[in-house]
Amino acid sequence: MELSKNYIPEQVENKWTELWKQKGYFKSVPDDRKAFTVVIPPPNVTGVLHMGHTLNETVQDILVRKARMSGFNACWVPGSDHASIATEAKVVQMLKEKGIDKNNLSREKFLEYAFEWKEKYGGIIYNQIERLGCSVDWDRVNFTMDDHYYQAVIKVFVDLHDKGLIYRGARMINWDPAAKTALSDEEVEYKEITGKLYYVKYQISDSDEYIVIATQRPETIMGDTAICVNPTDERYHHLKGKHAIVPLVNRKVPIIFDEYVDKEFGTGALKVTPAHDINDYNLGLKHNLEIVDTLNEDGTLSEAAQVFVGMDRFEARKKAVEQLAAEGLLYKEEEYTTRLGFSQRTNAVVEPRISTQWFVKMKEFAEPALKEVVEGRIQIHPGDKFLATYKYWLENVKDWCISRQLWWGQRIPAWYAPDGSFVVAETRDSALAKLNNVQWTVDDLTQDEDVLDTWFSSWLWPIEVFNGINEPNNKEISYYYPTSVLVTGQDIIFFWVARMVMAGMQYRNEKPFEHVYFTGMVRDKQGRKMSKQLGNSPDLLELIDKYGADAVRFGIMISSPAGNDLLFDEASLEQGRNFNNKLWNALKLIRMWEGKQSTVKGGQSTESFAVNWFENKLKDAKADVEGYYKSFQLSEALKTIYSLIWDDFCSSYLEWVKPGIDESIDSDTLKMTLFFYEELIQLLHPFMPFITEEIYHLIKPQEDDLCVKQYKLFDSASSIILDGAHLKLVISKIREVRAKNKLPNKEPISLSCNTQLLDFYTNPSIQKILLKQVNASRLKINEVQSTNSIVINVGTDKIYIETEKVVDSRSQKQELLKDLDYQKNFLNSVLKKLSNERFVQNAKADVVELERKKQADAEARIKTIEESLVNL
RNA sequence: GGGAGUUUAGCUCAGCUGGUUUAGAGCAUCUGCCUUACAAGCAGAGGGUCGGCGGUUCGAUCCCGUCAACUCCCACCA
Repeated sequence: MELSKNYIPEQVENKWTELWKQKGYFKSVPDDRKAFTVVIPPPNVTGVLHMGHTLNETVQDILVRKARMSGFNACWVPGSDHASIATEAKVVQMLKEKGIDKNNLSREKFLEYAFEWKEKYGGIIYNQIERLGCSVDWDRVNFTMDDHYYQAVIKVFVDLHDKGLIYRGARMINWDPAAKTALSDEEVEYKEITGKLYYVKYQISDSDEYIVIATQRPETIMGDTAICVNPTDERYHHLKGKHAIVPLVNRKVPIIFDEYVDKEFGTGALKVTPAHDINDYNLGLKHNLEIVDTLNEDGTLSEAAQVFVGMDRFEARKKAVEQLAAEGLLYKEEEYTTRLGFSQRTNAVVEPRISTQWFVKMKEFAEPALKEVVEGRIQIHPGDKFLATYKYWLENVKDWCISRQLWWGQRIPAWYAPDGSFVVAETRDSALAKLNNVQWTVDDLTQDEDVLDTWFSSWLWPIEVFNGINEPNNKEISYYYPTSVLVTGQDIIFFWVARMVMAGMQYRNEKPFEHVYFTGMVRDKQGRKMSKQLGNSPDLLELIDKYGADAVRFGIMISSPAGNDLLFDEASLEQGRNFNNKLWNALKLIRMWEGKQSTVKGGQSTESFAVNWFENKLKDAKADVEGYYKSFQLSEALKTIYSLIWDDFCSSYLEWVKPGIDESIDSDTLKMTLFFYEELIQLLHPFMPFITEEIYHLIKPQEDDLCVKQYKLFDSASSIILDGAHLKLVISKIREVRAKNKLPNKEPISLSCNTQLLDFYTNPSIQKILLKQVNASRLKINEVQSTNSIVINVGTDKIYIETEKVVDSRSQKQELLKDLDYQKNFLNSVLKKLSNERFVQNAKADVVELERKKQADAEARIKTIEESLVNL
């Protein structure tokens, strides 16, 4: 079969995706082998995969493929997350565009739309995962709203409630006025905003005096129920027992004293709005203040505000300022930067609000989750960079608000009786039984309207994908759990990672994973986060179409050390595509040789040096790569393989054994070359699965497929030191001399060197390589040093080159002087060390020995350079 | 206000127990090549007092301190 000039990925990728699937290679069932389990961080069904996912999935696939090739029963579970609030927001928006208002829909009808959405986008995501070459077990796909998963979440809720770990209560929570739902603390993102600080005059009751307070939110004035000052603040001592009049609504409120107030800030006087600020709420509790909730759920002002009713809070702010100014109560305003909370999903400004919600008591969960990590049973990579963050969060964790005023998600299994009492139970029937009241029927019960936070389902992921909540003793969960490694972004360490550990300890009494590998954030070239708004996130499928999946995987992996952010640059994908092409052309070259083999008659092949050298190179590299896998340094592993293939195999080895135009290659060398090539392909396969599988089958007819071919480690690392590096340097130096002196091709070259090197360079195997590599017609190698030769230093050896052509002595002299300068400086630094008595005394013997050798070498080099200069 | 991280060539980054490193790679740049696997290539070159200062050490890109710049996380100061 004729191979194309360049590698064309699309035909190859689709072919292997189908074949791998047909042969069921990625399906896993429990057996006698050790399991290597990975559960995918389920992407949200809100859209498509971005570059961050691409990085995560690629890392997982590399680990899974490597494990599969290393004798493990590899199991990678795919799936997606219903992403309650994010998806609901998208569906509401989609409906709006169709002219449908969510408020006019029944809950059931809305969920129908939501499931339609999920089918559409879940499909896109799964297709992207497949296109990327991910070796997931599609029979195991899970969705967090699947029936069994839904049941598991409900079961856990009821269980935790029964254990007293979930409670319902009125608390100050974060309210998202756009989505009209409560949020957890983690779902609020703080951003720095330049706003205004307004100084407002409150009249002291029965007096002409005013007290001035500073506020950023004048629209909350109507909810004020006190003024607070610090008890040690002498400016306000005389106001003890007095009252102030709240502007705009003329409410008479007490002036209270509390150390909480910072005397230095603003005027030292604080307006207290217990319904709309967490600090004020706490003050309110302490001083028994009235709570006036002036906000509706959509962020407009409520009847309780008395003024600006129905107006949005930001509009009301403007109006309040205007009116205060008109009434002469606005003392002054100044610029002020502060941090404002925004909803992670809707980007709306979050309002603190008192509301009745469901909470998980976190203290009990935190302790065991902390211990698993601190005591090293779960290992975080890279290093302990995230250990401190994890620890701090768990040690200071607050109760988790898990109820959301949404429809898309698992509905809270709380049932309310006509008398207002409620029970928590899995079904309406069991709820009725729990209520134990003969008067009521199931129809008298109403279910809680709210659904659960999406993370309240995600935290069960490593357990429930194996049905471990509903059937805690099933064969699968015992075999696959705990999973081997979790690969995820560091941004969800609290949302997900920590909570999975908590759930794992609670429901399996065992950690959910052995290793956590944190990838960094993928940013654009300017270092900005990839986001839809900026439009700087490239489309994954377009990139795959353009460069091929292997090149995308290569590009994203080559510069992504664990835990560090990576700046995405298409240039690295280009590098990956070029690498594909390099591999492809190596195949073409080797296949060309197959037609013209010869056998070696007695003795050794002239290619034995190249073969032995590369064999050792390969062994060393393979051992290095193995080490990098163990320490999760995947980009280092890839770099090692890349360089081994490009620099050592293609640029050196293949060139060295390449037969001349009319020559043939001996069959032993060809056999070894094919063996090496296959080894390289296998080493690379976890990173670039498609092209390697394709090449594997083009090398020769195979009985198996590469993706399941078992990885062999060489018995021992290299034992013989073969100085290929020396040879490469000599070649490079001669080429340099040729380039600088403009020596024509085929110019005969003579080399002189010392006796020890003579053996090496007169070896026919080496000579053959040299001759070919420096493109000379003749090569003379002798021990005699010509007085008119060019000196080149190769490591500690010196080699003299002579040609028939006259060489420009002036440029040569400059080169020599430059080198002399370098050598003298080098010698000085070495002598400085050696003349230091304490160095000689304290340093290890071999280090001192090395310095002495450096000295001798430098001195010898200086001598020869000086001689050459004299001769010029 | 606390905590963490980063700072090495024009750009992106390696350099994981301090001495074979007066520091490596990829990309970019320059020079020469359409050499019969590959111009998505080949050959060669230039480019860095390893953020500043101080300390520990015989010896520091590496360990410690400090300063500076950038990034991120956490925290209820109106």
